[in-house]
Amino acid sequence: MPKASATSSTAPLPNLRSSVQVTYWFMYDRYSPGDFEAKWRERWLKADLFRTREETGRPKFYTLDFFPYPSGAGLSVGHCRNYVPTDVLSRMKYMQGFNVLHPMGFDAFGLPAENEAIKRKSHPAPMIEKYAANYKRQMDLIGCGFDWHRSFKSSDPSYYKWTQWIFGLLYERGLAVRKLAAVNWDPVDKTVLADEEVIAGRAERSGALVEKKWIPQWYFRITEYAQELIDDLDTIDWPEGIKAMQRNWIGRSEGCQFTFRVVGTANEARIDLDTAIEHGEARPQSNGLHFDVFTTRIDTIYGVTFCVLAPEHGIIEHLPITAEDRARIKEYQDAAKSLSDTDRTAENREKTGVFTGAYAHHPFTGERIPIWLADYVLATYGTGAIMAVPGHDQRDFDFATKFRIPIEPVIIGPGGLDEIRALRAQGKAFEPKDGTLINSSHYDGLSVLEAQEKLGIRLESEGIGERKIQYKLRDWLISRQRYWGCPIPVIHTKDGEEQLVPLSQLPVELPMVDSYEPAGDGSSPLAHIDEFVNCTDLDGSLARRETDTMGGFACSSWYFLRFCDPENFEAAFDPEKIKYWMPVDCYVGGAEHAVMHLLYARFWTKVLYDAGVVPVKEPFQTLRNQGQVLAMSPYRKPREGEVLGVAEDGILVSFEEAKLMPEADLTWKWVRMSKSKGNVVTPDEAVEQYGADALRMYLLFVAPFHADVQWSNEGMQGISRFLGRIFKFAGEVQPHFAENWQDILPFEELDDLSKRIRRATHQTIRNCTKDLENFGFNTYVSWLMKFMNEITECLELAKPRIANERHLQLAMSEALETLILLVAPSAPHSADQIWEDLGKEGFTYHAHWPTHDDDLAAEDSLTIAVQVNGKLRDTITVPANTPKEQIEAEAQASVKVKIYTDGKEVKKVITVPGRLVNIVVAG
RNA sequence: GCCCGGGUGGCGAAAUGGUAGACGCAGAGGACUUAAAAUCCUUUGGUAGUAAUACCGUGAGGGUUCGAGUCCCUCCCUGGGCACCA
Repeated sequence: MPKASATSSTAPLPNLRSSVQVTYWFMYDRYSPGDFEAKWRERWLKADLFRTREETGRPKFYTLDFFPYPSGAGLSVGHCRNYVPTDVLSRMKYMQGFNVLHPMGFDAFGLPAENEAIKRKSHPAPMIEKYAANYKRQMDLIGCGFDWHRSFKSSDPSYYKWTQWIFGLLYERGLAVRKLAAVNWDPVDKTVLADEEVIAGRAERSGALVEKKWIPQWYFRITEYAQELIDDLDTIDWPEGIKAMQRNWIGRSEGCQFTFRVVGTANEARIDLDTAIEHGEARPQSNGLHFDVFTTRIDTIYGVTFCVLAPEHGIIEHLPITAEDRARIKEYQDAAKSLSDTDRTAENREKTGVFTGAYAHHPFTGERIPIWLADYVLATYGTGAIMAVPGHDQRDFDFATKFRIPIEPVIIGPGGLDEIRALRAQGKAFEPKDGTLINSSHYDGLSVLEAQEKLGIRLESEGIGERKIQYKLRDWLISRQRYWGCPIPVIHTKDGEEQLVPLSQLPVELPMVDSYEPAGDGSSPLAHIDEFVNCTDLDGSLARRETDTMGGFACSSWYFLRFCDPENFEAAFDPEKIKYWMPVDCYVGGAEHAVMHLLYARFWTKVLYDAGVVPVKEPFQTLRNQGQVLAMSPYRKPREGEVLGVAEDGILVSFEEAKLMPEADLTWKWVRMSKSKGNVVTPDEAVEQYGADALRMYLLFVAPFHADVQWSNEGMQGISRFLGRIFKFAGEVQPHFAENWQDILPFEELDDLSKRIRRATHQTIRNCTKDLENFGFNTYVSWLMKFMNEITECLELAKPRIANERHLQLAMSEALETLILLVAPSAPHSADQIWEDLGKEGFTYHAHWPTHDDDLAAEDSLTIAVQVNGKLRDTITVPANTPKEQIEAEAQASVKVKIYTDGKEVKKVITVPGRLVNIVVAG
């Protein structure tokens, strides 16, 4: 760390009014943040600078960062790319006169902490405590102004008491229910695994083949809110990409659901329904078995040549089929059972399936349609059964091709049947969004849309089915068979009834234990702990406590509400405080939470709104996503016998392993920083070398906010140099600094240089403010740099006269003070240091954000581009208020322009005010 | 396969349909210094030219326009997300 030649803390205060000295008392010979940054952080802490204020007369501004999970690897520069911009924005908003709420807490529950605790045989709570404390230290180190009075961890009983209360609220509204679900089961460890712990169908730890096990699980019925969750996206200011992802995730589709009746055995006679109806006959009876299908393409119903049931479909065991068929089916079902969802849904996988031996009755043609089983149809989506139209659906096409099932085209496009044949030769189905129906009885010739309309009506009028809206969205599985989570506040009475634990008995606290060994039957480690499990029900009878805990997404679905009133022991929050602070004005985090967290938080807010507990339907008015910070990680080629996962082309190795391997065997890839990748760069080192302010500004400047960054420390040097120049500039202006420049600067009497200084000042205020408000952090920094370049040049020009010329002193004082305040949000330590060195009282945080004057910012001359036929040929400079006609005349008079226009007919002249003149000539 | 982003100098990038490359990094040359560091100044898209200047240039190809990095169509490459979702 370079040493400063002098520092303000040791130098005596000069007499500001009389000092015109050659050596500047607070000028460093190089930028030396180590000498003052820590001092300012202590002062901010002592002054309780960032405590949230709720003063009347100031509008509110609520800035929020995604709730971080405190990892043992520490805060990475990737996190900083989230927190620094929001800190900058919060600081500016405060200076602009807002009451700012900018809190920080920790999403402490979760799998990594529990697994680490098991490995180390120590409780996760103190471990998380330590990690969170380190995060806080690092956030303080980079100068983030969080209000730590409002901080909490989701694992604090005082917090999760209310998470449990909200669970109860959902339960009472019928939105928390228990139903059977398949979980990943490790038969060796006898434990339930998270998806993340299953690698290519095997348990990450034990290596055992993962099985499916059906156990009762708690769900939140988010599907009840599917439509609202789509509709209200229109009311919020989020990136369109994120909105689109949510819409797709919820996946509304309009279509028809209708019934296929199962028609006995292969010998049963064909019945033509169309004929039957024409003769006024009732629909023929079947054996009473039926199943429903959903389709968005009812227009293709005449192209149905088979049906497919998911292997788990409930009707299968009742099908009227032979024992032989049943044996084949059983075999296929078993095979499907052993497959993980990943395997079953793998790309380009060859279709598998088995014919059941049973047939369904086509509701319109009366034809017998063979019923197949195939695992590409999932029991969990829709009705678990489909009508297959191999002519117009690629998956059905692949299946039909493999099993030699007829493929019938029922829609043609402009290319007619030839187009379809050509595609078929390439193994492709014709999947048109629009077209004309053929082979479809009296619907032939209709367009897709017309047919959908008519066929939908027909289904309904004949009582076969209905038009229906279907969503892809599934209910939210909340149960975890894990220790380190928020306990679900339910007890099971000896009669098998569920009872909600009343508020008076909340929180249901996690017991402190030493062992988290799995229970062996798929239930949580909590099931081992008698004093937790044994309890009494509301009548005082012996009962058993629910031992599942909630997944972490529950805890992060309402923390933004708690921040509004974190110390409330009587309630989750005071509605008045929520009314004041909500919604969050600016929510910032990575795009990786586009769907899950952001959808769940919206869902809880809507439920709380419907319960009359919060006054907003949407929690986050504005959302912005910062780009990822990438770092290098080493990958090696797979060894013999090793299988790579889908879309992987190498195997991650640790940095230690990589050192021992020849470079040729390694591939270095830019990947997201994470503990598991071992490539986390913490801010500590950068702060040590360049200081917190330089790191902050570099993070803002390095790339546009939303863009990914490949991390390197190069470039921080440039920011460090820039901050040094500000100090130097301030040191040179300081002897001429006029505290009262605002009152007495005579605008009209300015000379050209003073005008130039003031113009640059006011343009910079305008540009910086606008860019900060629009998340243009990188251009905000470049405006500051440009301003610095301009006023440094002005200062050089002013040097011979500034000691004697008042207007120059005043203009330069305004420029300096403005510079400090504009820099303050991003480089607060440096700004406060210079502020103090100038003899100013207090902190820049308490100063007012500068506002600009349009008249002062206006240029008095303009550079106009002159084009001939759209090609730049000259530029001319004219006074700002030159009339259009005169600009055009001057443009045409230009010698350079005449070369291209002489002797040619001017067809028209296009003038863009303040920008350019384009002369269009013939030939 | 589907969905959402990106492709601009050696590098990070800027640019309400209006002078492409602002601002910075890195490089080159210079000043200061015994020297180095630091700092400051000059310079840097490509090609041709001593120069003025000309031509070419924003992944490729078309289109709209007086004018396209920006809008439209087709394609290529690339990052991220996903539940083969009917």
